[in-house]
Amino acid sequence: MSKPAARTRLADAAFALFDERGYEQTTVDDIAERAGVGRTTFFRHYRSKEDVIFPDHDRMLEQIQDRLATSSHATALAAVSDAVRLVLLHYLAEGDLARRRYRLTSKVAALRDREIASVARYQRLFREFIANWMGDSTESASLRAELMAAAVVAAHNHVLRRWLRGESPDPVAEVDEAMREVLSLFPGPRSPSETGDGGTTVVAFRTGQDLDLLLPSLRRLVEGQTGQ
Amino acid sequence: MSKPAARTRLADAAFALFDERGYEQTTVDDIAERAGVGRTTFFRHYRSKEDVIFPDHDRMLEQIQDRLATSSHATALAAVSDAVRLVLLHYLAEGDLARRRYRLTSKVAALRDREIASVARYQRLFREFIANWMGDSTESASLRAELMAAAVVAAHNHVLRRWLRGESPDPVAEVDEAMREVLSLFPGPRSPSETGDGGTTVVAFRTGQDLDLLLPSLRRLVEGQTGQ
DNA sequence: TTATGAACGGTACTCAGTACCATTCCGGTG
DNA sequence: CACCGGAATGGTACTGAGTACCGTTCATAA
Repeated sequence: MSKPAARTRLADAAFALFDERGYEQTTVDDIAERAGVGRTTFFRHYRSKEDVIFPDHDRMLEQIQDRLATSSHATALAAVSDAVRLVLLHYLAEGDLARRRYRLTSKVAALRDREIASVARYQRLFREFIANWMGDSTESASLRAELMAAAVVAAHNHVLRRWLRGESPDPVAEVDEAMREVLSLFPGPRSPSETGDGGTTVVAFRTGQDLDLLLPSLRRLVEGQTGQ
Repeated sequence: MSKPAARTRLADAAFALFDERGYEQTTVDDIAERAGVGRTTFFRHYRSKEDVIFPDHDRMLEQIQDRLATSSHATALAAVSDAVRLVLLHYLAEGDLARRRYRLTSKVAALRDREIASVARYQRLFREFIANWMGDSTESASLRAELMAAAVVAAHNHVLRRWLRGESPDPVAEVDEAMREVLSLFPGPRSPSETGDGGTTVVAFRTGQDLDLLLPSLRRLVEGQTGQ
């Protein structure tokens, strides 16, 4: 008699039943029964019915936290981009499982909300990391941290969803490209080595944009992100 | 005997009990009892226990949808910024109620998740509106829509949270400023009226930034948002 | 007055999640 | 081998949210 750890059997049974009858139409009793274990055992392995579908978000969050804590990047945004890359890789490693979960979350509002809440925790982590990194506790720096975290997470979600829908043959390349896009939105401060005469660039262009709209961007380009 | 619509009494009773004993320690029976109505009546007025705290997110969402549908703005981002301003005003109109809710959501994970899920619905609405507006269904346009929606929502949340914590004396001015910041992140396309010779501007500046990082921004500035 | 429909209250049910207790299984120790 | 101790398991019973259904009350209009 093989005993694939009960935990595995529970997850298999759960996904199978969710596919057959739908999430709400499946009770925990059903899952336990099909897995051939008692109801109590189910709740020993998974804190809740939803947890069968999102088993390792907690572990992932810690992993990301560690990665950020030990990261050595030139900018906060680079560190966070690197960390969010880890999240994507985790999903990719799950392969088909991630896609089955996606199909479920697309249909069941409760699961979608749960997923969103998890992502929000990443975003919060990023925001705090960036704000902390910048040191600067002014209101505008804080807003900037918020915008950066939101952008990184949005870019990640964008690529992830594309992959989950089977629209992205190479999500890793896409996420890297998307992160470049994000980085380009937030011109960083000039590093000390760049403040010499060597780093000078002159650009001339023409635009119909309102000057008021353009000013903040230009100010940051010239003064660095602590400006304003 | 005054009968303030029962619904109001239920909400009052709920908030009072949540403050006294905490959210989880309060049952729906408790709320109904204090409001002087039956348990059934509670669920007639509010779909769930959480709903007492977030009574009109649904209505708000529709209101925003209407606003977007009938909006006449030069750019999608301007329309969305205007719409999200409505959300902020709604919170401000709630006054102290919004602050009590914030205190609750700060403590109770389930409520925080619920709030986050609501905000995500706004973001989704914005993303679809922007993507639709742009027409352009390329991958990079889609990513851009995602980033814009995320930025607008993040900026709104930032100002809202500041106000909820009592850190913002003039949130309306702050949200306008924050939206300008967001707009400045995403240089828009030049409108037809601006393509004439009259709108020409020449800017020269010096930067230590890597050229690769700068290029996408510049390209968009020159070619408009459909570029890439 | 009666008719009608909306709001209400009560009962009974399902199901998620918790608490507790008894049992079994398994490896180590005497 | 007999015994022990812990870990995994299963069962029972409970709380509380949410649903379904039914009978009653109450206001208003005819």
